[in-house]
Amino acid sequence: MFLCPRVWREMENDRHTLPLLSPIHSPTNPSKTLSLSPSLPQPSATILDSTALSSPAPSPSHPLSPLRSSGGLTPLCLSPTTPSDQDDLTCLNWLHQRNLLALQPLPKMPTLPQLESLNFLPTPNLPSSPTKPPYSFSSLIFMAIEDSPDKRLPVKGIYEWIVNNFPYYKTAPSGWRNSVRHNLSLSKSFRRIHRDKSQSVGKGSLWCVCPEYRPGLLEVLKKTHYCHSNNSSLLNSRTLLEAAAYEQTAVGDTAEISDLDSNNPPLSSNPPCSLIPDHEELVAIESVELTEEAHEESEKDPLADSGYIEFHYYQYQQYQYLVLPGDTELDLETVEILQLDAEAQEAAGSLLDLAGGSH
DNA sequence: TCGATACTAAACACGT
DNA sequence: GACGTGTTTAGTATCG
Repeated sequence: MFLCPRVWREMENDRHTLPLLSPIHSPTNPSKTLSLSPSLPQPSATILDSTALSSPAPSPSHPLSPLRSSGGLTPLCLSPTTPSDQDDLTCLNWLHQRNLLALQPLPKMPTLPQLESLNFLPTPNLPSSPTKPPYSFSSLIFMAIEDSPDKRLPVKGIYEWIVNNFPYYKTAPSGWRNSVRHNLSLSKSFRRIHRDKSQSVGKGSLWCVCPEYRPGLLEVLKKTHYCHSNNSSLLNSRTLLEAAAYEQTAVGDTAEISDLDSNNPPLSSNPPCSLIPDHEELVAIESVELTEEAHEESEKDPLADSGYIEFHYYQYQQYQYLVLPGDTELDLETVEILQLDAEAQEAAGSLLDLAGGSH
């Protein structure tokens, strides 16, 4: 079972110099359960730029680093936010922070590893030369696009992302680029977006992930990760979870996204889709409806059958809240691990460890 | 064995 | 014309 954050906030501040979220209190009553109100600041996510990812790895004794997990490390990052980091819930920095890209079990997972070192962290057991990642090109493209701020990338951007994150492709024969283009064209999971001519720079179009295919892509990613990692705790990675969260949100907009722009007729067999709505917009909509539709949503939750526990995370002023299923909202200092299964307890424990809370 | 899926290579068209 | 991009086809490999 995975702990699945519907809304997970990411902070661009240096996590390693944080006061570790402590103290974290409810604005009113630390132990009081609250209901998420639309009047409260709504959760949002952050796009971490590369500088944010260059923070040094925390020491093993750092509360943000060693995560309580029997199966391995499950770094879940909680840290204060700044207004500027409330940009994007869908950022896949989880891929890096949770080391999804690195399939080998990591002795100590840096919270914010540098992109280029992610795939080949200097672990003694690894060969010096990069090995081909087990991910399919579809997965690579998916991750690349999801990791982009606007959730759309030109082909060149996809190339760059892959090269930056999988050094294997730095030295690999260039045929893989053909495979990327082949996948983009052939796969229904990806849609071409017309570039605005007025701001068109460079060749080609932008590519995005079709939300209706996002669950499938995510599932493939999960399976790949499952098959290639003997450290199941890595699957607690916020990256996957966040993608799942975004998936839930985005799926609801399938119809809208499927509506082709009448001004931009389809191209060939792979028509460009209209742009994905800003995720903040989606989040806002979702959040407003959260309270009313909590139960209903859980019923139609595409992840409901997948063993996920959905939780929401948001920040109000200096306080950070974890909203558990059923709108039971707890602040991170007083939250207790409930009767969850072992893995969920691990994840929740990791969360609390990261939050610096005690339980 | 068979089908599905993915990878690779190649060719071609088109735009910059 | 070179190069990048996008599409299509074909062959091969892997896996369940």
